[in-house]
Amino acid sequence: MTEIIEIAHPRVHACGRQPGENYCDNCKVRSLAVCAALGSEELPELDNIVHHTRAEAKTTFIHQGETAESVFSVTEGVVRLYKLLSDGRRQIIGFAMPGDFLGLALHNRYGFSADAVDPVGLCRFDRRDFDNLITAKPHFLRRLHEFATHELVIAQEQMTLIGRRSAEERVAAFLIAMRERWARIKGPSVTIQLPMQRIDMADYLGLTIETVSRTLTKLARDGIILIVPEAVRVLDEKKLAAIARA
Amino acid sequence: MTEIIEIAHPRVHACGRQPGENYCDNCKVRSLAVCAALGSEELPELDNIVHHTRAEAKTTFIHQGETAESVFSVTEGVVRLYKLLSDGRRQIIGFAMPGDFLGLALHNRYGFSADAVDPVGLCRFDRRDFDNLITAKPHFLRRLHEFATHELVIAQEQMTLIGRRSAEERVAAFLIAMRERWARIKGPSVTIQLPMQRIDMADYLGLTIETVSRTLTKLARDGIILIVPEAVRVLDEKKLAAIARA
DNA sequence: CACCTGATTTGATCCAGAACAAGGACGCGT
DNA sequence: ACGCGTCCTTGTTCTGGATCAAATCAGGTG
Repeated sequence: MTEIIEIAHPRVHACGRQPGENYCDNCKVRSLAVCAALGSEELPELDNIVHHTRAEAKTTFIHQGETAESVFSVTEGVVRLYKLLSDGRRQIIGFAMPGDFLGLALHNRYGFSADAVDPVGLCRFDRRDFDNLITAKPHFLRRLHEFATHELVIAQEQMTLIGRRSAEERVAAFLIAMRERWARIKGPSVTIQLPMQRIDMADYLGLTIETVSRTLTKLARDGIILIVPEAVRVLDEKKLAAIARA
Repeated sequence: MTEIIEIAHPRVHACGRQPGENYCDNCKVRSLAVCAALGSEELPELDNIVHHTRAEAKTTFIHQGETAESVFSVTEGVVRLYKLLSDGRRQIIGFAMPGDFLGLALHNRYGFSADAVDPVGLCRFDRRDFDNLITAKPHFLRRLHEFATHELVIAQEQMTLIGRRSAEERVAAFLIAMRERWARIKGPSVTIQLPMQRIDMADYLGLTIETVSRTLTKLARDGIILIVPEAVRVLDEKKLAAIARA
């Protein structure tokens, strides 16, 4: 059922270094996200229980309702998290990008599904191991709690976006949010990468694919953005921010 | 600016007992919520830093954007939490009821406002004290983290409700959710107390007051509920659940 | 009681965005 | 190059819920 490809955790890294030492370039890239999220002091402990894995584009690696056996951290690529209604309606509850955790809720079952938008690199932790680590290292729990409450703040903002704002406001706010997220990962840029499809944006923003498309076209027509494949270029930062502003 | 009435924390309870001993009826009622949320073992520590307060109906005791100096726990009554847009549009992000915490996010500023729907009893904790307690008692942090992730799950469900479901589904789901919450607090009942106004339900569900009113009327016309002042009575549990079901 | 004020319901119209429909545009395999 | 499938855009129509407008109702209060 699971389409993810497990990569045996290298007890000794390809570069010859032991876990806990400075990482080789390849491993550093993979662990960067976790590192950034947790602070380097936890890395050695994490290193003992992490399993590096990948998920190819479009594969589902968390299934809503299934027993939550793993906690994930994204190191590369973009993941969409979503809830499905029985009749097929879908709500994307978030996009996870490098540095983000999935499955933080210490519940028995996953409350959402997750799949890879593009090829994704993941750190997988066994639930049990993760739980032990949390219990042993309160500092770690604290970080996790901060992360969870931040997620909560985001979720509350998204509620406001979906519940009370127009299609144009939603799209503009989404673009700006994506821009800021990429900026934290790879530095500022006027080009906003949008690896997900229109339908994903629609299901995230509580709109239809047609409305998303039309709204982007309108923003482009107004000279605010330029639509390019897999991305948009911001032409008029001020105007875009003005539309998105609460 | 703050309209809440601070009640000096009784070093010796009215009944003559010391803090940490079993509580007198009055105090027990007040502390019940915290107790239920955290487990009785933390009570003694909490007791040293808690300030019992009240907020009269309609008063605001958390202001979005202000420095977060307190953490609250509701012991009595209902609180609405909301975000305001600059043009006055409002999204209610949740209702807090006895046993619920407010201001968990360990952020500098409140991300929402909160006011009392009806007369509310609160336990207020100084941010600094609360923080110290968390640091000293990992078990306590763990409880809090569980609470926060549960909130996150609720928020994600609410996103789905607002983003992808019809007015009738939203109202039905709201009624069932309120029923379950009251059931945990005061036991099961076919009467669902709704102390908040129609406009609060509307702002919670991403609808207008008229749509909420019409939808309730329709449910009543269909013999599913009976509308009574400040509440609704459930007449056809099956049908209501069928509408609310995802 | 008569009056006022705020909440709720009900009615009539409107409109943003959904739904339906039809082309493009692009990539991929043959 | 051609056909095919997927995604995206654009055009048209439709509708659920918003908006505008009045009643109705429920508490106060003098």
